[in-house]
Amino acid sequence: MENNKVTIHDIAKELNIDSSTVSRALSNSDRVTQKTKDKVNAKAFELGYQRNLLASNLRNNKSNTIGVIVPRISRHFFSSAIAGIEETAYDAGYNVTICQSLEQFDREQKIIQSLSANRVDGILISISMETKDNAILQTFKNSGRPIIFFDRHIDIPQISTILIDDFQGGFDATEHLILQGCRKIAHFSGPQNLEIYKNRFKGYIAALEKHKIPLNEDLIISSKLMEADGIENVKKLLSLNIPIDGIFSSNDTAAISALQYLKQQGFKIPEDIAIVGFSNEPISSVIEPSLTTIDQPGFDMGKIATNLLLTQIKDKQGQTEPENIVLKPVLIQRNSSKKLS
Amino acid sequence: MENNKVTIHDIAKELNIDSSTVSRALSNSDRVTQKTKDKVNAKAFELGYQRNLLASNLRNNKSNTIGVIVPRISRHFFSSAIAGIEETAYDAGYNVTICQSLEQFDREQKIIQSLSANRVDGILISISMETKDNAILQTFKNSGRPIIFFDRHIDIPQISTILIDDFQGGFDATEHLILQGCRKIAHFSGPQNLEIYKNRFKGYIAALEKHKIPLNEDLIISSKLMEADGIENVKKLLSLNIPIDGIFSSNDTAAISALQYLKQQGFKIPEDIAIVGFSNEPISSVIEPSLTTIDQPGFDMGKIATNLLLTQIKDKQGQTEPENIVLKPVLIQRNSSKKLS
DNA sequence: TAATGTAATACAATCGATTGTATTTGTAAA
DNA sequence: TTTACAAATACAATCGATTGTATTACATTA
Repeated sequence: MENNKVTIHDIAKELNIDSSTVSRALSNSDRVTQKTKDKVNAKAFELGYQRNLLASNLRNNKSNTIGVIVPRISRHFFSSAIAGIEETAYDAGYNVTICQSLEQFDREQKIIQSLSANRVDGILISISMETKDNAILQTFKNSGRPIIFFDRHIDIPQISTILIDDFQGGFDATEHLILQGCRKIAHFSGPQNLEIYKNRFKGYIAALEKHKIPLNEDLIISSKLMEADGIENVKKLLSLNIPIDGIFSSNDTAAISALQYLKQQGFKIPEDIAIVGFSNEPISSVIEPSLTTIDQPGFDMGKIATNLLLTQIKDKQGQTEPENIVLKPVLIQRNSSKKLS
Repeated sequence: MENNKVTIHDIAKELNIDSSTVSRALSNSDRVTQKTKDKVNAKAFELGYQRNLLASNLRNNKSNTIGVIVPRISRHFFSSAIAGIEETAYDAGYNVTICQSLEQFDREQKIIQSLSANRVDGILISISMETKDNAILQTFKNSGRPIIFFDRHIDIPQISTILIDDFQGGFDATEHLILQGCRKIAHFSGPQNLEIYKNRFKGYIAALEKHKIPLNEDLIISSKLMEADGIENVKKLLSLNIPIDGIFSSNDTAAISALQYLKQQGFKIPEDIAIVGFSNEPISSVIEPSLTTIDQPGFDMGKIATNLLLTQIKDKQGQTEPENIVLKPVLIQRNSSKKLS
């Protein structure tokens, strides 16, 4: 069992040259002759040398790694975003460390600390539902390393964001229901510390206003939008004895569990109650009836966010003005809302 | 904009003590008085000190990090396994670096190299469909750091594995179809370099043999089991003009696309053709008819794999005998296969 | 041949934390 | 007060790679 602890010093010793020359040869510096480079490379291969990135990163004071924090890697939107992030980062020679907060604030805090201690060069984050405080992010930023919010964010002026137009998405979803003939439209909203849910909610209100439909506060329910919440929300609505004919849910998870529960209770979807979700999870096209929803371009968002982050990393002065990029959401019309042909 | 580059030397200078004392104070060594520890901790807090893990890990020659490589983080089975891995690793004070190979061999190679260069203490891997060669894994192992295969593996005697009993799963799935009355059962298999697909296939054969059903080679199709493959496979089967009445697919993805395509073509599921998948992806319980499948205990697998890895990491001698743990699969009966009540 | 210049390589400090060994400090016993 | 000993802290080397500066080797020109 050979022990792969070959260092540049071992190579240097074997060749009777200095380790600094080995280092320069390996990084193809023009201060070393081709002949020496060839010898070094051959010996390095022979010994199975592998550069110790811990040492290298320590010396260079950078890790060539960016940290990514999302609530849950299994969500389609986030895994698409990660795909875009990885593609862009790898092309630029950066590594990516993926972490999930599982929607827990304290776990998110620990992750940021750990990424920071491991000296990542920057962070891309979509915050958890519990996140209100931003002290740790601020500390990280103060250490001279950039952060970018994508999708889920809190309002911090100095930090760049890349979002979709949640107001527009909420508006489109709601107006679509109205155009299908719905008049009593319920709304499932999420934690109000997250801008995305606030904005989807505002879109919902704006659509009602535009079509002169009175707002009924009872039809608006905030929750964490988990599977169980969709069912709970429906139960609450049914207990009100208000004959609702449409639901706009701020995510697909709650929309789908609501849809299943309503079907189970004998409601016809979309005839009795039309439903629109948000995010276009793959499951939404498979469920019957298929779920109308808002598509978020996760992959593109990941790519854009990464490019932005890499720009800020390369800009050593930290002088870049924060950017705020907004992408267009797209309404995907499926069967859960088709009242009219 | 303060610059968070506080080191133990800064603390030492401010307190007029040596950096070694600071280091020992911070790690609560009993070679330092409580009074000094208090002073150090207070100053560390005041300056916003954060231990540089690059330096610490370099010195200690370990990263306190384990690497996890899966084909795709968005697959439910893998994200469940990751949840189990993270829980166990965090409890033991280890960090986790998650990587996805996207089923590409060269990408997997690069990931292993990168993890190795970053000096992870061990690797948990579920290999890609393309992986045949194991030279890099061998090199990593030779560097004295353990590797454990979970679920997808190649046969290497010195490496521990944690798997489910794929033979049993394949057998149960197939026998279930037989007991429902199927006699012409097709099988969607995966790349034969992966033991899991070989073993599911063997289980299929064994079930047919037990029930004295002749094996028809034409009904066995190997593919990468992607969404498109499920449809392709069905088209091939239909073109044979053999009236099949059952399909056992080695994963849910192909089973689901096959199911959808067959429905679309006017077949009744399960009356005309019963279908059983493998993995119990969440989507399989939502599709109509819901998909009978084999559940793999991903979370438990992740926990067990991690415990095994941590044991081997702590065993500095590398003398632990490789273990091979096999978990029981569970048949989840749903509507896609219910011919009899 | 000696002077000059440059290409190639060696030396040594550094990144930040850790740890074995040496030194200082303080207290108790003689 | 001196000796002895232990407790507390300082010194210095180390992990492996990088890089500014110093030195050597060699070739060119006067």
